[in-house]
Amino acid sequence: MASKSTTISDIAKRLNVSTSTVSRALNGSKLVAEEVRKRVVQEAKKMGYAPNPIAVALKTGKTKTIGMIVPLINRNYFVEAIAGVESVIYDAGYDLIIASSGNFYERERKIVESLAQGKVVGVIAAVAAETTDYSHYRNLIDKGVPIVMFDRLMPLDGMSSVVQDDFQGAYNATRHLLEQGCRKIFHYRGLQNVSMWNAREKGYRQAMADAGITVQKGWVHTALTTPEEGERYARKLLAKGDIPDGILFSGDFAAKAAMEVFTENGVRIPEDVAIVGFVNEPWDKYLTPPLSSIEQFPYDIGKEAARLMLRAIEGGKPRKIVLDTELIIRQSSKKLK
Amino acid sequence: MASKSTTISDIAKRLNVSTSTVSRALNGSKLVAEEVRKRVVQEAKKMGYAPNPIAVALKTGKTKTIGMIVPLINRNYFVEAIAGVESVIYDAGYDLIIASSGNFYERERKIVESLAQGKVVGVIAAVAAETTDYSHYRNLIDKGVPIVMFDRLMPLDGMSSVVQDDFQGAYNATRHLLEQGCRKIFHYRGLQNVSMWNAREKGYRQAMADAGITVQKGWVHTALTTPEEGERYARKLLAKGDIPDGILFSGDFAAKAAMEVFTENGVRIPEDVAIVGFVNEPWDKYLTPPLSSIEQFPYDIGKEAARLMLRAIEGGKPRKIVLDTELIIRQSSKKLK
DNA sequence: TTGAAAGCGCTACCAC
DNA sequence: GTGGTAGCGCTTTCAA
Repeated sequence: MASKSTTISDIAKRLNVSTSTVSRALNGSKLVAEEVRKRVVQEAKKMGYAPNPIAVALKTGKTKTIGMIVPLINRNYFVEAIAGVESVIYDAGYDLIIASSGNFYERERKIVESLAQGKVVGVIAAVAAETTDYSHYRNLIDKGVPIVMFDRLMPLDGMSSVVQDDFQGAYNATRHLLEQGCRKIFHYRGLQNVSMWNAREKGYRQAMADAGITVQKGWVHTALTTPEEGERYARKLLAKGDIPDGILFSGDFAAKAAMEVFTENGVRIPEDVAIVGFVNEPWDKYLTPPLSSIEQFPYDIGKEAARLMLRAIEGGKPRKIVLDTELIIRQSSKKLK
Repeated sequence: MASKSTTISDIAKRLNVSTSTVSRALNGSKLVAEEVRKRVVQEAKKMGYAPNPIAVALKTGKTKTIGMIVPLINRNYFVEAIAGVESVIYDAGYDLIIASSGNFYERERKIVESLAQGKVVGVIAAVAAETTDYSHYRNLIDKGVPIVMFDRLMPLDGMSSVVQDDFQGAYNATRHLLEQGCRKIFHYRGLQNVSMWNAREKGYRQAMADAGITVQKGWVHTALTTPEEGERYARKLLAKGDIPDGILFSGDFAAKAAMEVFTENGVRIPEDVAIVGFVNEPWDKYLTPPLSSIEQFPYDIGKEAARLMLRAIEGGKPRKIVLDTELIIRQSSKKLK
């Protein structure tokens, strides 16, 4: 057990050269005789040498590890984003340390602090919903650790970001509802302090305004986008007898729960109320009726985030990317045949 | 940018003590005067000192990082397992490096080799479907890096493992089908060289045998558990006019696809053929009809795996854990009212 | 109870 | 082109 691995000095001894020479040879430095280089490389291979990344990291101050922080690990959106990041950085020889904040500020802070201790060369993150104080991220930047934000932005300079175009997504979805003949369209937005809810509400309002419809008081509802809150919302509308002819939900979990309540109570979807969700969860297509939603291409977002990270590690300037979303139209919003 | 962080020697200088003393004080060694300890700790806090994990790792040969290898990152089962692992090791102060093999042997080998270079103190893994040569894992063990397998086992000694009880799961599911009155029950098993398919087939056969039913040639079908293969399977049965009254699928993706084909072709579920899947994917309940399946509690599996890992890192003996599954009965298999 | 010093494995500077 | 050596930040003998 615990057999020691070969080091450059093992190789150096065998070949009667210095460790410097071995190091240079292995790193493709020009300052080694071709003949020596060959012998070193060959011997290294023979001895099964592999560089110790820890030692390299300590010496150079740079690891080959990137950190990624997501609010929730078991949400399709984040899983896809992780997969996207992985697909890019893996080829570049990096590892991925993943941590989830559970949407808690305190946990996020601890994670960032832990990563800040030289463990990673960069951090890709979607901020926790709870977070309003960004100094932990600020510290990272000050330490020279580049950050790439995705999904949720932070009001902080000096970092790259890649997000879906929430405004455009909500705008298109609302337009679609209008085209289906809906006039009284409600919007269910997220509660937490996250930039995207605002962008979506703006998109909704803009589309309504462009259609010459005034969004009245009470048309926009603010709550967590959980199934529980979605259910409660539907019950509330039912109780008030105030059913709109269209609703744009800022999340599919809430939309799904509301749909169930409506159906149970004889409110037909989409005939009575057309519904569009957000995120395009994998199960949307299996709902009854299948739920229209806005696809955000999280895998692509992850890939772009990773590319920006690689770029930042190379010393590139921060950059902001906004990706288009796509409205997936299914039964739940199709009033017109 | 890139402000240097405080080191123990910074603290040592300020306090006019040696780095040894600082190190001891910070690590709670008994060999420091209480008064000195206090001053050191206080100064460390004041200077915002945080130990450099890289340096510690190089010195001690131990990181505070655990590696986790999954075949696919965007499968609910593995995502839940990851979440389970994370929930345990995080509290113990460990980080998680995650890598996915894509079910490819070559990629898995590279990942393991990369992790083997001292980056992690242990590896939690579910083997790639393609893998039949386990020497890369063998190397890890030889290096003293403990391994905990989950989901899929390896014919290798010296490692811990935690798996669901596939035999019992398949047995119960088959019993359930029998109780619904099914007699001609087919089994669709996975193709790849993975232990669990065998266990499931055995469970199926045992239940059939216990019911005094002979599993005839052609009743067990072997294929990848993908939607495409599931669809092809259903079409094949349809073409032969050989529809059984029950099918136990070893995966929900194949089951779902087959169900769609059956429904399109007028074969009623569960009246004509009762169907049970495996894994209990999150969307099972939304299918038409909702799909019965076997829940494997991947989150718990992840937690157990993490506990075994922590145990192994402490030098504990390897241990094998088998967790019960639970049959979730939905419409797709309910012939009896 | 404390300090000096070695050394984990590697890179890079300086000298030859 | 090559070797010697310092040192990254830390832990841990060994002496005092």
